[in-house]
Amino acid sequence: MSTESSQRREEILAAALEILATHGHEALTVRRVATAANCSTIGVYTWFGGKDGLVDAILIDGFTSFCQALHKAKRGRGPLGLLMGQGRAYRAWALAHPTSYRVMFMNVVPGHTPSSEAILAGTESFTILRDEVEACHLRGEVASNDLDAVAMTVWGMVHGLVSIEITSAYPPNLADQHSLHNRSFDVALQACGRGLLTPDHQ
Amino acid sequence: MSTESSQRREEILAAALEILATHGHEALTVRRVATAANCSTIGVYTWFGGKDGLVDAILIDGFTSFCQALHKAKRGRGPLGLLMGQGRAYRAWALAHPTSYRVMFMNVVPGHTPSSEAILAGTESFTILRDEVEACHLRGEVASNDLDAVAMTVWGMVHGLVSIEITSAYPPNLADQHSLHNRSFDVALQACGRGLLTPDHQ
DNA sequence: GAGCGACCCATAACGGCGTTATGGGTATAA
DNA sequence: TTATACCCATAACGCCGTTATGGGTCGCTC
Repeated sequence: MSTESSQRREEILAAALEILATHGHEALTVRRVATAANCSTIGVYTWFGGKDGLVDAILIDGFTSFCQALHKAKRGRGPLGLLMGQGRAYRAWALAHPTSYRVMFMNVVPGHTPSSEAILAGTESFTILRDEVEACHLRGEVASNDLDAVAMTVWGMVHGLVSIEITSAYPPNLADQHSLHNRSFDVALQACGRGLLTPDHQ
Repeated sequence: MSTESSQRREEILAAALEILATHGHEALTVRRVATAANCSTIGVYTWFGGKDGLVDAILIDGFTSFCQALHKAKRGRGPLGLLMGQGRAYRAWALAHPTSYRVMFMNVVPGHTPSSEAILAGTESFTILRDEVEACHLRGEVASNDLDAVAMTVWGMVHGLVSIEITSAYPPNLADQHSLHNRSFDVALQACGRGLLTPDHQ
């Protein structure tokens, strides 16, 4: 096995990503990935050590794309502007890659626990958020001094709404769920922002 | 099959709930449940129609307990007091029943889609929240007129933080995660509440 | 009491899953 | 030419959810 990525490895990973994107995590079986990549199941073991390693590679790939999206976020208006923009970029990425989001943030692959490398990749996305909270704090926009808690607040809010939107099991029978989720995200982001601001910036 | 619940049915459901609580959803296999209930796998099919039906029964049982907890929530201080109390009761129930919460709100059982009856039970918990938002609105405490969006905001916030806390994969290596989650929940609930209030009640 | 259905359930099997033991190729180096 | 890695296909193992088969056990009818 060469140290640089083998072509075979890339083919298997690409096949896995396509199956995940088009058929969801439940179709992500070793046999199916191997068939799609024109090799036997053993290829997944040769290049990824098994299904866990394959999912780790998917996680790292996903977090790389996700972090890029956060870095490209456009600043919103007013105080906490970039933070709010990152919140919108977060949701936009998740809605564009719902099956990846479920694997990355909702632990939907049975029996999988992310490797330390995958966890590191995931931590970077939190760091982006955490750094922006710190920047807002330095500008005197954030009331609380507990910056970890503030970052978790923003993350929790965004993640909660996005995961509900993606799962979309509850609440049922509401006309135009899409519109509701759009409105809810606006209301939530605005309320969260206002609630975190210092009195000076209200 | 009698119309009233059979004793055998109750035994199987109890065995399933215990396995779920003590070993998590990944241990929730038909064979294991049947063995714990002293019957063969066919019992699960006789009384629940299969694994899906068993999980539906678990969902209904869980939502019943969850709704009771929300109804018993203690009112917090100030405007939105009961709403904030329900938020705390929500988290308390989730932390006390994390494996059930994952099945109910995070769709972790592979291949399972809740029955209409289970969805109805889940909807009731959202209705409790929605009704309290409406009560707050009638008291003039809520700024927005989009009450569905306000209810989703509160639910999203609480669900997001709780699901992160239960999953607890990210962020890693932070000293005393428990303390962080406690602080984050306080900061978040306070910010969310303040952000939703009318200017009169600030 | 005899015969008959309806119902509950155990055994054993099927196909699919992740994983692995076995062994056959192939390519590079001595 | 031989040795030594490395890559990979076949076939199997033990799980999983599910089901076909058939054996019991009631209660009802004649």
